[in-house]
Amino acid sequence: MDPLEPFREEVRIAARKAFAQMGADVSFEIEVPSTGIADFAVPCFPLAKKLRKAPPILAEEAAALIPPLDLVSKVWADKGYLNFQLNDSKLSVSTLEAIEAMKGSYGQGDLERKKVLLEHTSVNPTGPIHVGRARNPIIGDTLARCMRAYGYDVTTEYYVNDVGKQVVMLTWGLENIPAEDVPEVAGDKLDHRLVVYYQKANKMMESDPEVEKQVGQMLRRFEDGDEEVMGKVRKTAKLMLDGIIESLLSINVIIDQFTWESQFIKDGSAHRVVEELKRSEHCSEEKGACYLELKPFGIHGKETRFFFTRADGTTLYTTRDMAYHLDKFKRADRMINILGEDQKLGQAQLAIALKLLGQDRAPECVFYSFVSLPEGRMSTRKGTVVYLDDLIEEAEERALEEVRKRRTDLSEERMREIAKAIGRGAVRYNIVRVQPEKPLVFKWEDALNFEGNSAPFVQYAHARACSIQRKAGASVGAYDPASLTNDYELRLIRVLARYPSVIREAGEKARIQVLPAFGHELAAAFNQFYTYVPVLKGEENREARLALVDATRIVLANVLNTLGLSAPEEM
RNA sequence: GCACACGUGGCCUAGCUUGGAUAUGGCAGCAGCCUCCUAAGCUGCAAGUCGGGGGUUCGAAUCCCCCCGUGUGCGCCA
Repeated sequence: MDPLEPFREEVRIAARKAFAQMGADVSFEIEVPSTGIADFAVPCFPLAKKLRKAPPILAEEAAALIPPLDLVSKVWADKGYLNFQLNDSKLSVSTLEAIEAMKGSYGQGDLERKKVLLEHTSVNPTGPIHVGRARNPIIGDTLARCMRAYGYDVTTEYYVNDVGKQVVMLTWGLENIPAEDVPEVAGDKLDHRLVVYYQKANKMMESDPEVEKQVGQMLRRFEDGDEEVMGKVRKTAKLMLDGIIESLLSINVIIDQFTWESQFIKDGSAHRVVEELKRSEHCSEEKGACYLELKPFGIHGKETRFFFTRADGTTLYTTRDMAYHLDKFKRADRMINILGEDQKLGQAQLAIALKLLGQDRAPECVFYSFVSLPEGRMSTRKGTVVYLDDLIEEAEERALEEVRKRRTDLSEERMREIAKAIGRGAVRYNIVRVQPEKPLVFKWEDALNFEGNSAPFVQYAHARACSIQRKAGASVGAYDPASLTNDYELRLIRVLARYPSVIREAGEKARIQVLPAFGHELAAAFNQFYTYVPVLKGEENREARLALVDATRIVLANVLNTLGLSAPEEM
């Protein structure tokens, strides 16, 4: 239920009629002017060519042809635009009614419940998740929430890489490196305790040929399907994964299911992919290794061949990824992958190969740029990383300091709870507010920003609304939405009315960055209202204003929830 | 070398898909606002060659071409 829809429809019909009378039966856009000069605007520029008149004149003519409307209070022409101002009280009624009726599901669109499989995170289980990688689960989980808010049936999935050199090396390290050769680690989180073995094994590989030989042998046994080695590797991967899952949970990211890469070797599906690709006319081989020549498909670079087997006939990562995607196709209507920008070529190759396998579908990808540190890029191997766990801890500590500054009346436990909500929220918010494809340089002061365009700003507005309601006591009685007539009230209502459009854009077009922007706008509009319009202390309109506070609280909570942030009732 | 992405006030960022009205916010800076629903707030000021140059168009931050800078990729790795 979109409260703006009837208004948009009336504007559309009125403009179409007017244009028809002028002899221009053309299609046109209905915009929301960025300048805030009107509620809706129809640019008359497209008519100019057909009618051979200047747009400002056409806009004047059209404005004169539009009769008084039911939902629109004012129609006027300005600089080639046909502008519409909506009827305030009708808009208030439509908006507040929609919110009170739908509550937590306000924003939902009406679409059939399509099944969406959204793969995100999927980081190698060789170390704790660091803030560079953390962009992935935060984008993925937020998109999943936006799509659910819009009405999709979303399942999130983590593809666990338990195959290959990296995990084998980690496993070798755990078995062969004595504890005293590895730096001491604070805390008892397993991923942090284990990663030092991975780093040490990496260093030893570089300098010691014997180590390289041993790891190589282990890898060979693994590829030959040695049950013992495969079991061990899977076990270490699982240990690491549990640590990663715990970290994700701390930023409120919950993954619905896990698919293990080794599965596609065991069940033979990766092999079936190989057999089928071999039949392709684009397939050739070099010393027994099979590849597809992808130059005709627009792949550029030093190497345009796409290998899908080794010389010994074993499968490669990408081959298994194809088997994985064929499996995904059976399970969902829409597939979305959240991936680092380093995966772009791989995904292009995957899409072509899937086509050659006779598939007419391909996953939709959201690529994000890497997060770097001011001094350069992060690497688990080199140990130049900021771990997500450390960032969360620091964020919560800083938040706790801030809470202590402001509140002396709360119990220690309550303060910690609030600090958790704020710290974790700030981390998520500061990542989703920027477009995925923009490069991000990690700076502590940005990541822990608690003012202005930040999670606490939105959460604070929510806490203020709750506070008013707590003090008001009894629930809202009878009220007349039409009595909300001052600028602050009307501005706030106009923002509330836009929420369903924002969810549509975020959920359907995967443009999640519009949601934090909307949250900030809504919180700002409410803060102004809060500053200038007394609710409890004002004698007039108490009930209607309380209803507006309630509606705002509901929408702020929806925004926060959809961003994966908690909505504290006090701060 | 080739391909893809990014470049918007000191810093971060919206707008680019679908060209249109004075380019959106925030941080930092300056000046104000707490006897009044939590000042993580509010108000005002200052700050911009939209990387550079061409082109298309009545009109370009937005589309096209060239160039510059940054990032990423071009493994019988995952």
